[in-house]
Amino acid sequence: MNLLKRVYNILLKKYGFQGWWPLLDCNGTNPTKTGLIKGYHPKDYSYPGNNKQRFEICIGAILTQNTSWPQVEKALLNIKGLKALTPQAIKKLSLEKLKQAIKPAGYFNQKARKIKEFTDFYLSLKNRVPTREELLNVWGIGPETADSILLYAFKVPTFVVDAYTRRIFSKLGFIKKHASYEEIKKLFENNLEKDLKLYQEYHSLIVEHAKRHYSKKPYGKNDLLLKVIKIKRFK
DNA sequence: AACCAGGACGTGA
DNA sequence: TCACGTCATGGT
Repeated sequence: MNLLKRVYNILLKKYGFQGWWPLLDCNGTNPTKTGLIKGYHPKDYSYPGNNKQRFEICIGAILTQNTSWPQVEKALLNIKGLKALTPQAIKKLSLEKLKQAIKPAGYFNQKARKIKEFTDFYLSLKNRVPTREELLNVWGIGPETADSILLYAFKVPTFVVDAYTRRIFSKLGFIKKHASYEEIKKLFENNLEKDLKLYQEYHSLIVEHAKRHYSKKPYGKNDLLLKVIKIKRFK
């Protein structure tokens, strides 16, 4: 079995199924950190169950850029409080109201614009699945956000790479420290079977693992992966 | 009381 | 291409 799959199995055994993407309203069993909602729904891959949830994931993906999830949750709840968590409602909502609502998530000037521009794009799709290229052409949607939207909102098996992924796997020696996003993405996609659930779980497990061992320096402290798996090639 | 959070964009080498 | 500054609120 290849190394990436071994890492996945180790993380899965350690942390269990993660139940991403967290949703405000679902039949999940695991609460989020704020405790306000049951956001996670382990082993239930039926989400999003409707267009409203699909859109919620997209907006969450934008809001969580360089921002912790509890803050995003507050912003989402604010938007929901305005009954504006739909593309049609976001369109009608004034820019100022939107900025006000998403303030807890930070970068509110930029993110309000991003949400507005994405919403126009989303409506233009008319229920079609967007391509990665199309998403990347939307202002404010970079590679990670595009892949998150595809993987979790549209169920397209495309691997999501984030800062944690780079940290963990460069430490393990799988990639160079400054490997590009696309380079890292290809490493995973070329060495794993193209499977939606696998991609969804893997990314969320990476985040869970990194929060515990790669958020504060020195990175990798007490990381069991470093003891079990090690490649000398780079580093 | 720094440091960081599930990044992306604009700019200038 | 690529490194670097900027954006902003709130945890820990």
